[in-house]
Amino acid sequence: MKKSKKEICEIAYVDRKKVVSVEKKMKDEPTIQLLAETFRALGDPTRVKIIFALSEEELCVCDIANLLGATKSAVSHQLRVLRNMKLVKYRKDGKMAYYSLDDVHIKNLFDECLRHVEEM
Amino acid sequence: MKKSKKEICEIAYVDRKKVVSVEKKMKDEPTIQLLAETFRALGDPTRVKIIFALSEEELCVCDIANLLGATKSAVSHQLRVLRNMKLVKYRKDGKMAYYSLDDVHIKNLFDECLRHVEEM
DNA sequence: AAAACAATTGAACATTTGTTCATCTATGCG
DNA sequence: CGCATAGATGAACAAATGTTCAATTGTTTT
Repeated sequence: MKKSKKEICEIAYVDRKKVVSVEKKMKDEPTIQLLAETFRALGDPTRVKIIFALSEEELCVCDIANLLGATKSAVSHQLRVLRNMKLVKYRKDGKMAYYSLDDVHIKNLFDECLRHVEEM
Repeated sequence: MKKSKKEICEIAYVDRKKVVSVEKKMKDEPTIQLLAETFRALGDPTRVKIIFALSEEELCVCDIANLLGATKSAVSHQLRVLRNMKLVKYRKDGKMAYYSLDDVHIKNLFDECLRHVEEM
């Protein structure tokens, strides 16, 4: 062991100051988990299509299913994932459920990702 | 079959005009796939931490591993996922590889998601 | 040249995920 | 009422995912 290198878990620090500095700023574990869960909720082609569709129109489960060529059951399952992460909201009208994006961040998030993808 | 309802795949359209309208605007399949893959790449706690860390400092694999308390192998695998989606880039300096965020969209994307999560 | 080290990679394994199928609730209509 | 429809949900199964372990590449140092 010598100089600024120090063994921990069999791995040596290369720049300990930078590591400690980032460590201090690191978000807490629950926030990290929520971020990961939110991104994961968006990380499926079916759900991406749903998000895009809802950014254009408020739609019922039935019409989303038609749009995607998927079953109502599959769509309902996916909507629950999106609902859990507060990415979409819905209003009930009789036996219908009309879904839309939960807030403006979702569209921004989606558009920013689209910009990144289009530059690839 | 009657009025505006039409049976396709055993599902009826509720508002055919809205569905057709969204259908026209829908992004093509490759774009949808890229969007989903990009979000999925961000959808893991370890990778979220890596992205956050790299938004603060340029770091080598070793220091990232220390920061996260993970093995270099695990980090290297995750970095490949992020690299594949052009979320991070790296420069080689001798036997070290220094990673950083690929472009400004990544930080924006991350911050926008953080704002959403903090409002939950 | 040999040893040490940063990083990458492939195989293997347990865990998670998305869809299908069947079932269930609740609302609307004849 | 009786039945069809919109939607939600649980179980089940195949497919994808993240980590560990072992081995490899390429660079630096002695």
